[in-house]
Amino acid sequence: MASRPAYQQVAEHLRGLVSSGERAPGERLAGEAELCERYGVSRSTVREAIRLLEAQHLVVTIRGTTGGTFVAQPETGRISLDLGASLDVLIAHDALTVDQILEARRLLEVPAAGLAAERRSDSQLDELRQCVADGRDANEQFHKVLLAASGNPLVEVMCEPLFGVLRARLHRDEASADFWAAVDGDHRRLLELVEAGDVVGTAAEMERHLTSLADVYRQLDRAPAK
Amino acid sequence: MASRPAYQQVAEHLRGLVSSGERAPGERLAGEAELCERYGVSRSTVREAIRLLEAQHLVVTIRGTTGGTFVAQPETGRISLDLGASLDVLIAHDALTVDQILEARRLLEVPAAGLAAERRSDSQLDELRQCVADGRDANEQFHKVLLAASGNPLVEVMCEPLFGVLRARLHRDEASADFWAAVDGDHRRLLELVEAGDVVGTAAEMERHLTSLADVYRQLDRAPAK
DNA sequence: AATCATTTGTGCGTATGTATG
DNA sequence: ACATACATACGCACAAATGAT
Repeated sequence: MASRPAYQQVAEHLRGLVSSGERAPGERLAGEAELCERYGVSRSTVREAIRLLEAQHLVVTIRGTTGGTFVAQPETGRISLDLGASLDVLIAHDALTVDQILEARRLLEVPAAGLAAERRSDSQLDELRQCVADGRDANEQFHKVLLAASGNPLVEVMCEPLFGVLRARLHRDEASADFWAAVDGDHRRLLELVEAGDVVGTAAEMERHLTSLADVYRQLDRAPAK
Repeated sequence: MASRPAYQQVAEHLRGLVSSGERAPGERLAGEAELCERYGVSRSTVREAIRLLEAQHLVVTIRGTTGGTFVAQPETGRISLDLGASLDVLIAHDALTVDQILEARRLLEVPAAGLAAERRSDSQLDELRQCVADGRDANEQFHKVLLAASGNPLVEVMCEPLFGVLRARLHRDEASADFWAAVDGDHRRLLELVEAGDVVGTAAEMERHLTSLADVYRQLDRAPAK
């Protein structure tokens, strides 16, 4: 019999309690000592099981007299970070190219921009105007606000790691002043289209914008394809 | 002084070695004993650090004389499973709706179908024909093959968890025979368009297909919106 | 076939951090 | 300010598994 280690079995059981929602976010799990008795294992085993859940951001542990292990609040930002870390590994092993990342970004962001044109709130419109006013340093933020305005958190969760990977991989500082002027112009046009609620026009303009970005990004790639 | 626990610091350092590719997949890390000396901590600390990486599928540990901790092979399927688990948590806490999942699927799969029409290999075409011939049980497989034919692994990685969530959440058995006949017809039409290499037509047909699917899926939702 | 060396798995004791009286 | 209670963090010893000799 090749049964899995006890710490994995304990983790599996605890994972069920947390991910099913049976234990609400913020709720405290039993202390390590009590979990030892409940599962009939030592504290080492219980602790290693908790570490497995901690790595998946299902629980957080705090030490001290009011401490313990608590069910983590589900946050989309953490999911993006995890996904980004996974993509980093794929990139490091050349299982993923910059072109494929840029393409996936285009697939998601073009229709998302269209949705944003019809769903954006007034405050989101203000945020977009602020990003355009702030210029270069807020260009990524412009795209993030537009994604948020799409009203679909999944799109945000899936795009954010793509931004992260591109940010880490590209030498954006080496881009020319002309490039940044073009980006600024594109963003201003996008803003006007979103203000007008032009769904088709916004998507088309985003398509153009990302296509021209991709051309430059390919040249800024730290490890260009041969 | 509010420094993080030692096991997190050790894990952070080891994570850098693995996710940067400095340690190749399949390579063995130093044994627990050696890691203790290197970081000046006890085995408990080292082991808990390893558990953090194990939960993120960065390493696998094997016991015995030839055992040890090895850098895991990067696999896209694993990333999809992790992402799916994260989405399950969001769904369990009503931070995500079925409509939003269906929308995200449409955003990704419509343009991906267009790409597949121009990039599919002959063997992928055969797989699609086989799926259509197999009928109802292969309908999800049809979509997966089409995504693979898009040539972008990111699109596959991001769509697969959506399928998983929908599969778990919907009562597909309750769908009518008419529904399945319509799905079959849609797939046959998609196959013809892909065979013809009609990029725009394939995307448009996929748009129609997913839109009609969404209407039925909303009614099959286990927990309908109020 | 049996013994052994090496590795991870498990149990338990102690140290340290944290809030409270 | 200090003592104290209780939580997790850490360290060490032994058991079990696995492949080699």
